[in-house]
Amino acid sequence: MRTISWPVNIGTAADLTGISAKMVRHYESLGLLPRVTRTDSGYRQYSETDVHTLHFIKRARDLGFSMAEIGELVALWQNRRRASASVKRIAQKHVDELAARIAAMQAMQRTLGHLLHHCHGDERPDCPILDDLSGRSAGA
Amino acid sequence: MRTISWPVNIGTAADLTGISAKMVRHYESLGLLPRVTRTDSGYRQYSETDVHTLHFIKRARDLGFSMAEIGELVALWQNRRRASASVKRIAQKHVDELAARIAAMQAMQRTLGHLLHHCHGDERPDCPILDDLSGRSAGA
DNA sequence: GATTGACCTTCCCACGATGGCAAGGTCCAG
DNA sequence: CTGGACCTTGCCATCGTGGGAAGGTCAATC
Repeated sequence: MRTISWPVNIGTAADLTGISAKMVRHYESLGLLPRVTRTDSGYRQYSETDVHTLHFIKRARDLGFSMAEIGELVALWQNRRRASASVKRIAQKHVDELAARIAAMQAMQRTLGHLLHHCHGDERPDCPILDDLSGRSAGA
Repeated sequence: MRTISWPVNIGTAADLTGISAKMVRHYESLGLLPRVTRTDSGYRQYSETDVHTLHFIKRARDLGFSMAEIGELVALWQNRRRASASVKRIAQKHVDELAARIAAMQAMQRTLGHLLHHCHGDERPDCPILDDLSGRSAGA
């Protein structure tokens, strides 16, 4: 727990948030970070508030939100007049998309599970997996 | 059930397989299709065998295999000396990756589900979703 | 004061799978 | 012979991330 002298350079901001410096710059170019002050020589300077915003972005990425969604979420976060309904709508849409993608992947998983179960997995060439892909009996 | 005169142009092959012509060319550039004969004027000509291979690729894509994996699967499919163990290994690895991705997405889904449950979703600004992203109490 | 190494800057390229568009050639039916 | 549908190649975009080059800055050590 060492004291940090603010503001910090991009490398420190990256280390503090677990985001690569590369991505920090990228997020800035996308407009997710409100402002970035610079030193005379052009180095970016991150305040505690900036690092807090980066933490917010990191957490939202970890929850699977897209960059566009995170842009909206950051804007709402910083808007004291926001309606929680706006936030909820974004999150609900994301959860719905997650559910759809999970369902699609589970369907693949089920089919592949059946096929794997029936494949000997030995030295012989016979293979129900290839048979399925080849078109004989579209798998369960 | 109309009779088709073989070989066919890329558009017909695309229609027959549900793959876009663009992707058919792309798969060829990746080496997934063994050979492609051409007319004197340069048009690609697809035999029934070629279309069968495209069907195989389509089915494998639908099951979520990567292009690289599909390349291996096609090669095994066309190799009568293959060991089914080779096929099974590829499929098992893919299922494992699917399982990992599904688990990760389900974790997001659970966290977001909790947060959504606690968000009023009305005109007021208070929002446990933003609170979580903001760093207060890392979500369940 | 100078050198050195760690850090910063911008810019371009790559992935994986797909789509779009543009400029040009081909083929067939009317 | 003309028009429209088809084909060709090539480049650019997506989305989020990483790699690397070429160059500028800073602080510490000699």
